[in-house]
Amino acid sequence: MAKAATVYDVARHAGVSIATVSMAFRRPDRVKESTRDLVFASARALHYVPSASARGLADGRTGVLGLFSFDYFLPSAAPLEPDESCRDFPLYVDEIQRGMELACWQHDYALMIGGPSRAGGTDTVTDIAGHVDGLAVFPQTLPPDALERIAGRIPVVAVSEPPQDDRLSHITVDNRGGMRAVTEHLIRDHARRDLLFVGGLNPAEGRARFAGFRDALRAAGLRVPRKPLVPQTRVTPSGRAAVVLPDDLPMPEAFVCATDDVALDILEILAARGVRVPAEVAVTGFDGIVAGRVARPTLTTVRQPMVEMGRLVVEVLLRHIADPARPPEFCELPVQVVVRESCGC
Amino acid sequence: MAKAATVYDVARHAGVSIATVSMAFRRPDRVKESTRDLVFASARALHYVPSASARGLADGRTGVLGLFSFDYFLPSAAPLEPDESCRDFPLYVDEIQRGMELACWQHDYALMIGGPSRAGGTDTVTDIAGHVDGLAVFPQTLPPDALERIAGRIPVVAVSEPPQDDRLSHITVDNRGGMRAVTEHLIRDHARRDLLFVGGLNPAEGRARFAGFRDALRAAGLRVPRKPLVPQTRVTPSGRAAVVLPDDLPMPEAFVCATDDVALDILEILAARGVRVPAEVAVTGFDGIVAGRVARPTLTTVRQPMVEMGRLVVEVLLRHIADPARPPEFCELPVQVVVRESCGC
DNA sequence: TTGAAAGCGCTAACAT
DNA sequence: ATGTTAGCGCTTTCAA
Repeated sequence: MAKAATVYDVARHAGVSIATVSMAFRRPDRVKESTRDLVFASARALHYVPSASARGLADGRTGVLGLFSFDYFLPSAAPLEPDESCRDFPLYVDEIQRGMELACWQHDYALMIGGPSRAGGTDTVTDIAGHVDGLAVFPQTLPPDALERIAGRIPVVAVSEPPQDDRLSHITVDNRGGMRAVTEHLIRDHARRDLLFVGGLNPAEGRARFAGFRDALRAAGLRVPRKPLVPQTRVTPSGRAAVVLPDDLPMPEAFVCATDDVALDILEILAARGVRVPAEVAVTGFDGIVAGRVARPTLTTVRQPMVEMGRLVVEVLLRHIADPARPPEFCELPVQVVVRESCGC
Repeated sequence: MAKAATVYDVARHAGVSIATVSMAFRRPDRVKESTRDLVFASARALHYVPSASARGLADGRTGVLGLFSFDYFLPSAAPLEPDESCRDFPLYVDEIQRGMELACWQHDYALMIGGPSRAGGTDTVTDIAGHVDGLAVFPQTLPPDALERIAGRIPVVAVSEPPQDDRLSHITVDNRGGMRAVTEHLIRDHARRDLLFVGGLNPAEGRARFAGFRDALRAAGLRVPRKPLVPQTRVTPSGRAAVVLPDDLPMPEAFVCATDDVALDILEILAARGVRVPAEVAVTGFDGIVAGRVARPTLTTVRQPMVEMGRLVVEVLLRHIADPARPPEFCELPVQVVVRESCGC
């Protein structure tokens, strides 16, 4: 590979100054046509590819947005078997990512995706931040102070985390209302009264969902539990953390799960134990990932508008790039109960 | 947003030189511990995030790999309806992308994804090229001369295109052998003799697959067609190009499709016409995308190791980054016939 | 162990 | 319409 050509090479080859070369690319209309053609010809002849680093340095913007993602699988996990279903369907993060991709392209931005690398999250996210004009993160995965720091330099939006008193913009959905809605569906339309909420409270989303669950029980005059069932997990051969249920767990009339992932695991456990869903027990999820549509029985859930969220993330970022003084934004998007088989419908 | 802190700010705040700041980050072991702590403290205090542009300019590498992707949907397409299945399952490009993501993270690289933006492909791909240390492309979507140019600056690998006499590395699969194998399965195990190959020859992959189809027919002593059926397409409401079949098409005993996409469309058409698969006619695909597992009947196909390909892409790129003089590589990965319902099994 | 200084390739005033 | 030139923020010899 020959050493890469630079503006200087192109300028010399075309017999013009570097400013003209730069101008020819950036503002073609301000260069005489003949000169422009000359420049382009030289550029082509020399295989000139402008350095985005230099350009970014010079004009302070990169034209790239970033997403710090993560993976549900442990790094050392065995490769997936053919037809193994674990990671085949797009997950929550994948769909958000997809929305961002589409929106980025539409606005002539590129998307840079980073994830937990060997070095560890904090370094990596900082590294990505250095590359981009705006960054989206799933904050649960990162130390808040690192985010604050980055937010001091470029706009940052936190996905799926309720607004905090930080400098980040936040985009979430109506977790509480959505969970209340499915729960009420179970109570009202399926006459289930003994409901068990399964899932941790750790991401703030979990808390909101549990709150919605309690709202529904309270409104129905049912006993309101103080705590959810926080299930243990085991690591599957392919590296995923799967839910396990105590053997002696008394069967409720419905498992109301904090996420589709949990619900899907529970569906599997129940199938293995020969418990019929929804005949003996109903199961609901939350998120609306694709796998729930394919599960048997199909999973009743609350759908987040994930692709829309991804698009919105990009729009918020672009607004803040255009006007850095703009204060952080907080958006809460509506969700939608998706009634399928597992609730008894 | 306060103006971003730079090395200079950190240096001043810590009372050291910018060289020391830089060193503290890049080679911590070569800086006295007390100094280093001082620098880090200042950096944190000032919300310092190193500029990747400046770093990239200075040391000639960015730590980013690029992928120029594309989308099957037309830009102006209506938003997908809830539960509309078109783009819900990961497609070929998505799975390759996923493999690249994982491999990038593993090697402490970030992945930059670009796609056709309003500006048009060539500009965009050049732009991305300027940002990264190595680039992967689906070449069908891009003018070859743009790729040649880029390949003069950074390593480029073309995915799913047979080796050419260019400066690109190429990663493909055994399209011909794979197609021959499914076709033989149809002939040998299902006694189908009147087979119709559906799909264009345009990407070189299509040609190889058609060749494999012909191989199988020839070996079986059947009549070998000169041309495939190149179906017309229509644009669906959501913007996808879907195959259409002539109303008067005589039914073969099997549709051997060049891709899963085509096969899935045909499955749908046949269902609409009340033709039973596989009882009346068999259908096979090629690629092994997830949607084929979920279709009814489930789709017999030839699986490409897509995630593996993505990983391999990254490895090839890194090899060439490490040694720019290295000549282009050509890899052909094996494929695997995945027998499901649509062939009659 | 640390500092001074010379770039890296490009953009955008400003000058011509 | 085009050229001159001063940075942009960082890395990296080379000196001290």
